Amino acid sequence: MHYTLRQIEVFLATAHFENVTQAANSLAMSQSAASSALQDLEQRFDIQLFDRAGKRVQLSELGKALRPRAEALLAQAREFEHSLTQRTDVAELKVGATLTIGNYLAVPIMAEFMNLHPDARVSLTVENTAAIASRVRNFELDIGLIEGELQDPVLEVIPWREDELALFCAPGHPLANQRTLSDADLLAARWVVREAGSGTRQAFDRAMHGLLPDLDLRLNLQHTEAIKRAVEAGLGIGCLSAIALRDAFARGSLIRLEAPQRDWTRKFYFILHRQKYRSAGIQSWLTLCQAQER
Amino acid sequence: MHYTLRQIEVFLATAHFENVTQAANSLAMSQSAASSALQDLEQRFDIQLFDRAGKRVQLSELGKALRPRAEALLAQAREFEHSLTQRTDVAELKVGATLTIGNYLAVPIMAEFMNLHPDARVSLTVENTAAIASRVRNFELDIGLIEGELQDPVLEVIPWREDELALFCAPGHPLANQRTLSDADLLAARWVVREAGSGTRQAFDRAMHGLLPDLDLRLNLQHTEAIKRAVEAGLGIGCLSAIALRDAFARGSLIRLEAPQRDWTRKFYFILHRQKYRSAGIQSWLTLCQAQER
DNA sequence: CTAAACTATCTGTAAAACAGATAATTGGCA
DNA sequence: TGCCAATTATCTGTTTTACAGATAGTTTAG
Repeated sequence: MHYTLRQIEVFLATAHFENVTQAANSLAMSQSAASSALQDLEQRFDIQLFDRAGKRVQLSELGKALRPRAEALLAQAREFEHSLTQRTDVAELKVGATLTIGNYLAVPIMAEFMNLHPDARVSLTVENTAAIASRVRNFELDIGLIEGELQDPVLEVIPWREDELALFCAPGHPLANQRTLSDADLLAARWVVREAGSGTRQAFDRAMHGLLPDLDLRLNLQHTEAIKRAVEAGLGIGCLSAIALRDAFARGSLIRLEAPQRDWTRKFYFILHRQKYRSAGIQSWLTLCQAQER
Repeated sequence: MHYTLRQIEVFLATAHFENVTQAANSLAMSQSAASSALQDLEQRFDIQLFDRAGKRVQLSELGKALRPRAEALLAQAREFEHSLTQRTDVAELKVGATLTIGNYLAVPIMAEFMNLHPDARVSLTVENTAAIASRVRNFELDIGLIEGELQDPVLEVIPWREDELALFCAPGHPLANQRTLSDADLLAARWVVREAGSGTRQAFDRAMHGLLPDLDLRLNLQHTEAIKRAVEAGLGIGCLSAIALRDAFARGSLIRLEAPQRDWTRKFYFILHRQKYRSAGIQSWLTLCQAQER
């Protein structure tokens, strides 16, 4: 390798301040050192990162083009340093999950896992599918549990379990006695649904294919509990994962509706980094979840 | 930064060979230098990357856990060095496209672009959506033209133009006179389609939602031309982007079929790296494509 | 026109990277 | 079992690099 991470630091700091002195200061080094570090980098590759006019130092076109790549590189280098510094506890497991999975499926599995490994430390991050995929890709998470489909050459996507969306309304709702809904009913109803971009909403959109532009999506909410309460309050009919509704159905606080002409199934997936080392903790988690599935 | 890319090189080479001497050789340095580089790295962070037993050097658990991250880092560092070395020509534009787009839409735009910028060098890579997204993410491509939807926090996804899938058969096919197909016809037909994983197939699957498990997908082919020829030969009915079939329909070598009860539209998208510097070439390409759209 | 701010360069020093030699350990093989 | 070849860590000296401090030359602001 013909350059140093330090040189990249100097390059980026200088690009940021457009001022070598300040850049040097921010890196706790002398101005002369920063200056020569820059020049060294430029000479080595025979490139010009900055346009110099007297005391002004300004990013050149090439510098501008290179900067984002350098930022990305340095970010990864910092990440790596972090993982060097921080004792990467063998018994630490970082799990990421989407909202629905995190609230209704991940927690019991985590409980069981911690039962099995009493001294393991487990963390759960709840974010949307894209963010979780990105974190797994950057080694920030060990395992991701997601709803949406995903294609990424770096990620291994393992089908985990089937899920089913359920339609529901309040007990006092006109449709509560009817139970089975036609497409016409779906179009006539007022809806309370998850926000666009969420996995549940994606699945809803797919199930509603063809009707979508004409649906009366009255309320978009980010949380399942909020949707349940809105539906309970009679604001409309809702659509959520069946597992999020089991208790409410059993209790009778919400009434399940059917629309068998449409496909309400979807899949949940694990995602793992293909290259990442599968620690004992990761292995154990996977087998645990496979067992759960049955 | 408290470590060097060189140290990472030594770490990875040693991990690869499990032998310091060979690692040193492969990096054109002395064994002693490699040995102390390793020790330096280990001491700096007070970690143990290798288990040493006499003359044996073996990756420790921690080393195993760190290795993939280090590989990723070094790969990115090499990429960066490459972009430093290679005069990143301002007038160079690297475009990636999926098969359908690459063959039927990208080439005329590229032609127009090169007309506008006679001394620009343009390259076109044809790959599937996931691979193109990955390359854009790694700054290997300036622009990606893709079919499938995509969510990625690092990528900007810009809707580009609508596309439409078309059903078609050979002139002599029994359905050729009927023209309009019911769902029952779709189920009864033998199909020649693109392979699973391709954007066209994804769109096909979505359009066929509900019927999918019962369809007679007789032939899966990777290339549009192959599908056209297979359908011409009477092997079944096909489904491809309408733009890929325009000539064949005009010529009468293939007959278009309708199934208006299903939604055959889909969208094409640009993808760009959010952080990447938008060179004049990239800007120009984008405005060109926006113009094309009208 | 001057002062302040800034950069590049020169010089010397401390630190680091490296090669070569050497000693110690070990695994393989006779 | 005993010896040799292989391999690693360490020691030593040298070269290279990184850096600070000082300085000269520019430039901008006032």
